[in-house]
Amino acid sequence: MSRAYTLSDGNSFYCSCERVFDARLARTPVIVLSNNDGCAIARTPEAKALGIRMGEPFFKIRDLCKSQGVRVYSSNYALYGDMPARVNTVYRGFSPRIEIYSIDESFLDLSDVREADRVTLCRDMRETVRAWTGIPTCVGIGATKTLAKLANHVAKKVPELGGVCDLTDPVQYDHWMARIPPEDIWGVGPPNARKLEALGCESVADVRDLDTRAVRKAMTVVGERLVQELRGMACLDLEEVAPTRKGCAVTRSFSDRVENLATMEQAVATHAARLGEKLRAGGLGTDHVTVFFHTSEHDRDRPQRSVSSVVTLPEASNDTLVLVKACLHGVRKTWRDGYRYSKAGVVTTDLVPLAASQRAFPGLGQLDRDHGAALMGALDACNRRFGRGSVVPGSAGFAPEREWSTKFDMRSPRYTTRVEKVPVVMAA
DNA sequence: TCTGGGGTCCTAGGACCC
DNA sequence: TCTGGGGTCCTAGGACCC
Repeated sequence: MSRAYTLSDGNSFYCSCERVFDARLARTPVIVLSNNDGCAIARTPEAKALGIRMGEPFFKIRDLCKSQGVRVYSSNYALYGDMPARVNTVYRGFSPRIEIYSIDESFLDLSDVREADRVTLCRDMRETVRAWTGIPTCVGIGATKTLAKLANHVAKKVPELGGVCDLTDPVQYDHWMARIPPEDIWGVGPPNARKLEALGCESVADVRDLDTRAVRKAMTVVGERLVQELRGMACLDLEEVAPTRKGCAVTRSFSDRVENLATMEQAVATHAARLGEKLRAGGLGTDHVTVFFHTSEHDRDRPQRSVSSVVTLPEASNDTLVLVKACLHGVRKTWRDGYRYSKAGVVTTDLVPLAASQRAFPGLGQLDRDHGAALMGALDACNRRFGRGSVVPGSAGFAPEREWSTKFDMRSPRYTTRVEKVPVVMAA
């Protein structure tokens, strides 16, 4: 039996999450904005039809949205983080071999399903997800992950297919490979699209038929792998176990420019605290953290400044108090007055499992991990129960009144994670 | 006069993804 | 006025070592 992968994803996923809890949004154009209400990052077909592009800055389309009745939402990560778990639970019922690829996309291995039954199974899966979670999806089937991705792309673009496209069917494969442009291939961005064009490719079929040495020369091993995948030779495995993450970052733009040190300290301390939470959730630690902040290139005629500073810890840690102290040191060391800063963040790389990490010598910077872990456990438990930020360190950087913010002016309720926000349904 | 070669590690930058 | 955030992988080139 031949190998087969599927890729399922949620249509206009964030918008669909909003629609699940507000029936008035059906058939209405809806968009969801990025952090700080900056850009459109999810659009329903109705919004796309109005010409709203992916990543378009909101201030450029504000008037259009108003005149066309587009419903606009800030990102509601509590909601968007909760819905995929429900969707994946449904997928697992159809195949135990699953790779959760992104917040709204999962690969399944359907190699054990008879070829003739695959499309039927995928239609059933779509309908079940729709019925149980309210999220509309599309499914692509292919002999490799790259082909499954391509099939998913076709399923989304061609409504007549009913949301499922099967590129393991030779007729479908030949038909679509000749009609899809190279830039729609997973892994081909604008620079590589130009290279493929220069190599004479007008369709995915042309890319598939390239000489592997030529494509390797132009696009390195990445390109060669891609060509093999298009030919049906799998180079990418299903990653059922998510690899441990290698880096972690918390960065935010400010709703208003920041011009004084105390405010910057508040923002960076908050980011550092969040970084600690994320590291603890994975049992990971770091022995160095980078703090950065910079002005905005959109502030023309203003002096520009961009700094980043690496602060080394005596040993790996994920203790919020340790991280905050280190990050504040980084800020103070590099701060300069006279600039209007637009963004700040804390970044770590080279994460290690904390339990197995090298200790410092006692007295030479060794941290009290037991005490710290107990304190952080209590902190995390409080914040899980009462909401993020309910309990913060009393240290520098945490003032009673926040002097900086990120914009979320149009956020919907936390329907799925706050009892008081659960929708009430009346039946007569 | 003749002026090595091969390996590792690290970093910055590019490209891509959602 | 207003332009996101968080990841991964690959390569080239320099530093360093024996």
